[in-house]
Amino acid sequence: MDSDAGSTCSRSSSPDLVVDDTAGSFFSNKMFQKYCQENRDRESEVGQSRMERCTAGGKTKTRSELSREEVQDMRLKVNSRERKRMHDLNQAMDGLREVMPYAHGPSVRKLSKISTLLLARNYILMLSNSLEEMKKLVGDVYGGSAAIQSRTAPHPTITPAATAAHLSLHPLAQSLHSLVGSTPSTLQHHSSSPSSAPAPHSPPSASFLGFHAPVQGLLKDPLHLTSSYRHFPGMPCPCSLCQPLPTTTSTLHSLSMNK
DNA sequence: TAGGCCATCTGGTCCT
DNA sequence: AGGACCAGATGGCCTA
Repeated sequence: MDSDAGSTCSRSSSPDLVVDDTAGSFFSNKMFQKYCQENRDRESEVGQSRMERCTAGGKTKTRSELSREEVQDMRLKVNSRERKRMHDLNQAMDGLREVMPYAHGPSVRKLSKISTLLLARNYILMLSNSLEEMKKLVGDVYGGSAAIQSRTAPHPTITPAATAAHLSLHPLAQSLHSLVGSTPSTLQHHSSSPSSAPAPHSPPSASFLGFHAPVQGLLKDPLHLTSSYRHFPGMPCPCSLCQPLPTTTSTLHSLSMNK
């Protein structure tokens, strides 16, 4: 069962599991049934081999002293908590997916967890890079213009027209202009014909996520690669066609997610 | 059918 | 003591 089961998830796992978190119990779980069966089978030996102390019903007992019902009840509580914890984690993951520059929709398979994390990392690095470039650009525009005007006029003034003219000369400004000046519909670039659109269930290639994996079919067809990305007005596009990834992000293969 | 991805269970460890 | 966190195991679903 996914955190968004029944709504956006393209797949439903554990269909035989009905969770009732409020009651802290679940029913019809095959694994649980199996567990119960096994638990019954080796009830006696479990009590002998495991003498860990635990509590049930507010009274401290060794596990061997717990009744089968108490052990099951305890196990159910722990399982329920763990399930809730994982659901919360998945909710957070969904929240992250929502803000990622990636196509959303019922017909689009959602990013896997690992892809979401890698894409998020890439995206953050790219935004940081863009911010730095933007700062440089602003510095160039105002600093440069001020220097020029200070030589020609006692009271330098920067007109919008002059700024625009200066901006138009800057290579980065051109790409920025194309981004800011675009509408969401036009930003949905590469929204090519259905024939060139990717399969609705195609996840992003590992290459886009920063892996140095062998180039597969997706990379052979740029349209195929980029058409599934949502482009936001005023935001740099992370897709490989619009903007190459920062050099620091091109080595994601070395990314380690150590604790 | 193999492999990827996922949910769930479970026991261990750490923290409050 | 109880809960959170973690990682390993397991089994189901889906796709190439």
